[in-house]
This record gives sequence, C-alpha cells and structure tokens, in this order.
Amino acid sequence: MGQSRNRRPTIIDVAERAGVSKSTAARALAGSSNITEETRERVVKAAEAVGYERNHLAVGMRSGRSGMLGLVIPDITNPFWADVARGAQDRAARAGASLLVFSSDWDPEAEAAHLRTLRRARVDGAIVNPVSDSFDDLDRFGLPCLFIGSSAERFPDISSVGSDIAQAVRLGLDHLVAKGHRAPALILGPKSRLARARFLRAVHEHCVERDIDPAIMPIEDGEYTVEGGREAMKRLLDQPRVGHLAVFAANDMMALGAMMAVRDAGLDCPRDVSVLGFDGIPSGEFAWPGLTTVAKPGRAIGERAVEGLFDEIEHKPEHRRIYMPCRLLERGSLADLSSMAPKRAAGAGRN
Amino acid sequence: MGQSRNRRPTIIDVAERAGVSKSTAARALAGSSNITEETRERVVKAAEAVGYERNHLAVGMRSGRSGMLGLVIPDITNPFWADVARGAQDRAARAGASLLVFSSDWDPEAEAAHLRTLRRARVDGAIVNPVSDSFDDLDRFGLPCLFIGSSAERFPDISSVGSDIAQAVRLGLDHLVAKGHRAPALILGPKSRLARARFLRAVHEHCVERDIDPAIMPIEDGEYTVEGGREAMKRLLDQPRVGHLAVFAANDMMALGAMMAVRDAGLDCPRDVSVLGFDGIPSGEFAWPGLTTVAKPGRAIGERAVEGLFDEIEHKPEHRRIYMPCRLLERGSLADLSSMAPKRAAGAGRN
DNA sequence: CAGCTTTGTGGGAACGTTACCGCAGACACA
DNA sequence: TGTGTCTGCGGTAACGTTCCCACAAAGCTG
Repeated sequence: MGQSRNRRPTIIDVAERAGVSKSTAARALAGSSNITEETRERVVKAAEAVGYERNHLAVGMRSGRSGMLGLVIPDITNPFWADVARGAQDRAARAGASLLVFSSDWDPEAEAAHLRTLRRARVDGAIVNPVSDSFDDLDRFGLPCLFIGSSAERFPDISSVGSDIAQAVRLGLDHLVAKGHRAPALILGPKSRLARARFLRAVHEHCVERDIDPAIMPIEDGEYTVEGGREAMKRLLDQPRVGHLAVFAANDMMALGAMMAVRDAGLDCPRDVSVLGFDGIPSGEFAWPGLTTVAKPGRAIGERAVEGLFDEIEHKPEHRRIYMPCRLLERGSLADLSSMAPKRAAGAGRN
Repeated sequence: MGQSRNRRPTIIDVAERAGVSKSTAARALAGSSNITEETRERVVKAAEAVGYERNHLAVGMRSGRSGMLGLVIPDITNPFWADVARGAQDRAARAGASLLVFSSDWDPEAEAAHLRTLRRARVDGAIVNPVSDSFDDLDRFGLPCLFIGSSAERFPDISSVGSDIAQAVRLGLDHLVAKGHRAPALILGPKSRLARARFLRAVHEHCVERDIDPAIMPIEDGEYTVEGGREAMKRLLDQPRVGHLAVFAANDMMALGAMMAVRDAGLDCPRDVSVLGFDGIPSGEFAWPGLTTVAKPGRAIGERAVEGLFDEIEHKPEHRRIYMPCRLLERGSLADLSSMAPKRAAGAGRN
C-alpha cells in the first residue's frame, strides 16, 4: 500500500513484497545463477502479484542495449517494402526486439533525419535502403548497420541483403524461352539507376550462356512507374515487328503500364503481346490477364536482414553480401508459343 | 581526450568542453530559461564539436516520456493498413515521436503479446486496431490508448478513429443512383462482423431518405476476400434478373472477386454488370476495367489517430469517436445508364 | 548601505535496472 | 577446531538525463 496507485511497479516493489533485496529480485527475474529455487519462486509470485513489467528503458540505459532496431525504407505504402517490413518485424519479434519504422520517400534529407532519430533513440542497429548517394551521411552513422536493396552496392564497406537479380533474370528469360519467346524486348528503368545496369548485365550473361545475341533485343527505358511502362510499350509497339511480341519489364508497375498500352493499341495480351514483370506486387494478380512475374522475396529479405543485423551487432565484422532467390509467379500474361502453332496463324494446332 | 574513443559523448563531455557544469549544459541545450547568451553559445558549439546527441533512453527514464508510440494493426502488408501506418508515422515524426509497428494477424494472442512488449518499451501510448473481442486483454492495457477501425466500437470507453461508413455508403449509393442504378445488389461480409451491420444499417438509412425499398435489394454474404466476392457474385448471377445488374461490394477484394466472376460467366463489366467497391486499394486501379470504389482515407486516419492519441496522453479525458470522410474514386467498373439508353438495347442513345 | 529580488550557475538526487563486491553462513578437509 | 571454498544474498555504484535547491553576484529600493 506504500506505493501510490498510479505508479508502475518497479523491481523494488517486487523485492519488498517478496521480502528480499532488489539485487536478489533482479537475479531471480533474470533467471540467472545462485538463487534458491524457493526464493526465485517467491520473487516470481510477487512480480505477478504486483503486475511487474521490466522497464526496457532502464535496462537499455544500464546495459547499453535498447532492444530496438531501426528500419528506414522508402515507403511503407509500397507493397514490396511493406513485405520487407513485415519480415523484419516478425524476425525481430522472435528475438524479443522491436522495430522502429521510418519512410524516407527517397529523400536523402529525410533519410538523414530518420537516422539521427534512430541514433538518439539508441537503437541497437539499423536496416536501411540507402537513398543518399554520398557516403557522408551514412558512413558516419556510427551504429551497427546493414543495407538492403540494390542501391546498397554503392557502399563497399557495409553488409547488405538483396534479391538475386541475376537468378531472377535467368528465371524470367528461361521461362520466356520455354514458352517459345527467344528474344524478348526489354523495358528498363532510367539509365541513372544502378538496378538497371545490374538487370541488363544479367540479361547479357544469360544470353551469352544460351548463344543468344543480346543485340537483337529491343530496349526501351522509362521511369519505374505505370506511366513509364505505358509509354515505353507504346514506343515498342510503334516499331515494325513480325509475329508475337514478348516483353520483359524490369518492374511490375511498368509491366502493368505496358499491358495498358497493349489494350490502348487495340491489341490483346497474351494473344498478340506477352508481358513478364518483375517484383511480385499483389496488383499483378488482379490485372486482366493476371501478370506473370518474377517475385522478389520481400519478406524473406526482411527476415534475413534482421539476422544479418544481429550478426553486425555482435561484432562479427565479416562483411557480406547476401542475395535472396526470387521465384516465378505464373499467371496469364504470357502466351505459350512452344507446344502449339502461334495463335495468330490459323487455329490448326497440334491437338 | 579523457573520453574513450568508442563511447558516445554525454552531456558531461559537452559540459567539460564548454567549461560549465552539466546542469548548465542541460539548460543550454534544452533552450530554457536563465542562461547567458554567451554561455549557451559556448555549450552549443561544444556539443557540435564532440558530436553530442541526446540519449532518449535516459530522457525517457528521467521524464517518464519515452517519445515513442505503438501501433498495432492486423497486417502491415495490407495496403489499407500500410496507408494508416504511413499517416501515423508522418504525424508522429512531425511531433518528434517514433513509431513502434506491430502486426497482429488478427490473432488475439499476438495482439496481447505486442501490447505487453509496448508496455515494457514504455511507449507513451498506443494505437490499436483491436482484434480481441474480450475487454480483458485490452482495458487493462494501462497506457493511453486509442482504437482505430470499425471493431473499435465494441469498446465504449475508449476513443476511436475510423472511416465514416455512413457517409461512404451514402456516397456510393448516390453515385449508383446518379448513374441510373436504383436498387443495386449488395455483397456483404460475414454476419459475425460488426462492420457488416454498420454497412447495412447505413444502406437502410439511405434508402429511407430516398424512398427506396431496401427489401428489393438482393444480398449475398461472403468472406472479405477475393474468393468470397467471387462466390457471392456467382450466386447473384444465378438469380433471375432483368436488365443490367449493379453490385455494391463492402470491400475492394470482394469487388475484385466479383469482377472475376463476371468474366467467368462470360459477361462483361461494365456492359452487363456494374461493380462498386469499398476501400480504395491500389490493385483496383490496375484491374480491368479499373474498379470504381469508395476510398477510405487510410493515411488521414493514421494522422488523426496520432493526434487523438496525443490528446489522450495529455489527459484530456474527453472521450471521442472520430469518423473520417471517404471519397469516391471513379474508374471504369460502373456503366452510366442515366444519360443514354441502356447499352443492351439498340445503341440509340440521346447523343 | 542594509535588505530585498533577480539572474546565472553548480551540486546533488532521482528515474529503474544490473554488475560488481563483500559478507555471512554452510560445508569440506586436514 | 582451524582454514579454505562455495553458495546465497545485500549494498552500492553506475548508465545519462533533468529537476530542484542552494548559492553567489549583481541590481534595485528606501
């Protein structure tokens, strides 16, 4: 009764109720050594009785570990990043840690501000999709840190987790080839983006392996948006071509835009044009036809990133790049030209 | 140099460098009263020089305010909740607070666990979309708390923020009527859900106002999923009907499923069937045709929730329910039967 | 110039926890 | 029985901050 009703109970309240010192109470609650089983039980009961809950702020102060992790992504509203956040959340929760989530909107200043906030909050480490080009804001972060996403490769000294673009491209191209599309057109992102170069390099490597001449693939650029994909596809459709056109877009939004352009041109997907996307956003499922795409493992990336961050925090300084495998999501946007005669010829297929 | 290189600088380091006591340094940095301008300047410079950053853990301990807020939603991967989270994030950041985000997956036990974690982290308050039916886990939360979403109404003592279902339904029905659909069919959620009753009540009220007999509206139930909507629509299409069918679905996913069922039946939307959704998820934009829907203001709800939570924290005990207005997103899934002859009649419209 | 207020500063306690050290008692062994 | 080790527990310092109080110097009033 000595304790004012509105105060949260502390370990001292527990100790008093159990008739021991606070050191003993702390030891009992920490489950550590040199405690009589009987004493431990008394303390635990007392803790339950007063409704004690350990104050993590105080623990953090004393131990230097706050039990919190930071996550700075471009936009939680973007389904891919939401997926990443979800994976990170779950993995952190399994380890008893909490996640502070921030959206940077691809703005270096916002990013820097969020990192400052994280430092002040004394998070144990941070997972960041770096938007800032300059090393200045980031390398002085001074906290265990792990980068995520393709832009991470600009920073050679910092471990990173990302999707395996090379494997994804191989997966996509193999699928296209299997369906009878030998040399698809490419819709890529802006030339300034690192991801674009990575994607294109992977395509080239794949082509070399399969004796395909990459030079025969038409390429169009655009912003990583629906509108960008739509315009790129329009340009592609303006070019002279023979037979069925297949397109591999570097991004699902662009792929969705491309499908719109196909409809705008009075053509049909997949009858006249096949579209393959890259990302695996849920919207692709509800488009008509459903968008066949190579899905990035957002959730797994988030989980793996937290694991990697824990490694960094425990000062295993072994620097690593981790690439998570993607998988193919087959829906309806790809025509199968392999087992039957092309649809635009008379319908005299093998069956 | 007295300070070991790996330690983060404290206010004592700043004080020593500025040649003042830590009290004075604290006052200077807090920007508060009774400081010579010259002293303040010296302290601020010293702080910059040593790279001082205030330790929020310590501030939280001392002041009882951690500067952190909790957000517990069903799933950050769900676009509506991601939108809410984004609004909350931004609003919290503007007030200098950080957000701890958790996903409960509609699991009461996970929810309870997350709330415990938040309490231990000593957040200043929490925003929760309550999934637990029982008051037990929640009312004993013991922290300033604000509920969000339609399930919040089960808890009469706790302030809440949600979307204005009545206004949304009115908006949707008015739009349907304006387009010439007098008595649309309804696709609703499971009978157990509170949101369903609210939706239906709003429909009835609207009908009374407009002298429409609600009894003539066909109603089908289903889970709040694509599959649920698909099956409900299938049942609707099996019923005998005359002319164009219009459907108001209580959820965008169901609406998308309904559109699939229309296609499955060899019919065309919007020529044969009009579909109106409710939520405003991005996928609706990429469906074909684009889903016309009543959009919930997710982001605004998140922002308003943080504001309301701040009110709760500052012990304004005034209990409130806040309903945020929805808006109509007109895309392509609704036929206009008003200004022209119905499409299924000969194409002899007024124009 | 005595007594008062005002202003700027320093000292110390407190927030809740854990780590370290010391101490008392039990026990083993010569 | 004396010496040494081990076990269980209590006391205290420390983490970094802010708040309260005390104190000195300066300014003001009569």
